[in-house]
Amino acid sequence: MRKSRQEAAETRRRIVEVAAAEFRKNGIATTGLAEVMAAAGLTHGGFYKHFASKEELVAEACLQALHDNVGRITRVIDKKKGKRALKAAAEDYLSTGHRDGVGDGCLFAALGSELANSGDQTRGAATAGLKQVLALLAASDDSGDSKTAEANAVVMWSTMVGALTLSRMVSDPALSKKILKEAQKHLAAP
Amino acid sequence: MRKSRQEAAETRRRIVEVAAAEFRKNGIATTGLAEVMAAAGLTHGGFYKHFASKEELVAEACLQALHDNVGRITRVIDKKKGKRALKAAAEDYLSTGHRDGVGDGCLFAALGSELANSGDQTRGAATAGLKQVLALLAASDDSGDSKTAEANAVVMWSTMVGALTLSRMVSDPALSKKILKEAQKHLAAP
DNA sequence: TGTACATCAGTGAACGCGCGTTCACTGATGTAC
DNA sequence: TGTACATCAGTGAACGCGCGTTCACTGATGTAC
Repeated sequence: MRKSRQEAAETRRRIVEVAAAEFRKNGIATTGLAEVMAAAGLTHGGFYKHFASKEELVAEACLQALHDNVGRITRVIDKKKGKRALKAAAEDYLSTGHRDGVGDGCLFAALGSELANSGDQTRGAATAGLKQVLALLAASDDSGDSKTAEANAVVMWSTMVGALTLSRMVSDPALSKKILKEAQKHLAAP
Repeated sequence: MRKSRQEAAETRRRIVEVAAAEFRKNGIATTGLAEVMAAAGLTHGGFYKHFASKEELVAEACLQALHDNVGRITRVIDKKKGKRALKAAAEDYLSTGHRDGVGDGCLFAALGSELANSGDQTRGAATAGLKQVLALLAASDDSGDSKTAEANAVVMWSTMVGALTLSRMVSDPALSKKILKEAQKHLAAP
């Protein structure tokens, strides 16, 4: 039954990847380890050959999600320059595709309230990830000095996270779409 | 052991009130019924004399929380007029007091991600509550026509919910405060 | 108004269930000679 | 290079525990006469 070291490492990587998606889709507390392991094509018993506890997996999965989030923003931003890059980032973030793709979407919007009650390691990872995102957005803002660029980034990101969270919460499809659209319009304006 | 109808109604009301606070503080999935009942000064066995299921309590507790949220905003707004009322609402919402008082604070910020995965009744209540809040904010916006007032309300509320959520998630106190302050400044500007 | 009976809010023990975690076991992989 | 042994990734059963829910019971309240 033993797998080679390379296979084991690949298994571990797959568990983290699958967990990052499942946690975002269903919430951390409501996602069982057996569910994660099954989604990775394994039985639950082997979990502790890779992780010391569920909490350790949570922290790693969040780190992974944040890494992917930063990657996505970077990719979108790098295609344009200055304000147009920020507009593109907002349009991608506030798309219906992102709203409906929680599993590989923004960690903050998917687990915002749950992260606030998480352990130190997870919250630390979230904080570091947020700083990265803010730095990315501020770097693309060439309209003023770096202090105001930072301030603008904080406000812009708050608006984006809030709008996406609300658009997912609401059961009225028209209102959901309106939230995304109005936030998009607002962030596209000077 | 039997209590009078009046006492029983009061007990039920207290359970909903306590649940509304506990759910916001600890999350819905992570809060047990025994915990809620104990906080209401009761044993868990009597729960089903008042509610058919946990889900029913969740829906009622959210309704209660939303009612209180709308009340708080109304109270703050009614002291001022127009843009100054909106500024006051944002200042109250984005205060450190609100950030640290999750238990009787905004339901959307406290349970945003969990509400998105909740049952129809709860999501319906959240949607109705959101519409009330947006109507309140739009009614205080006398700077343009009602269409743009509505649009402004959506964006303003998204920024507020996002900023509060992020400020609670972050483990760096300076960043947490900065998020609130920058969002406040932004919403106070024309 | 007083009495007899039905009701039912609240208690505390118990239920089945799924959770995170542990463990004995398997057998292919890695290591030592 | 080949052989013997140690390692350990993955399995599947089992653990204790807390959860939502049910239930028999109590005794004060409500109702009917």
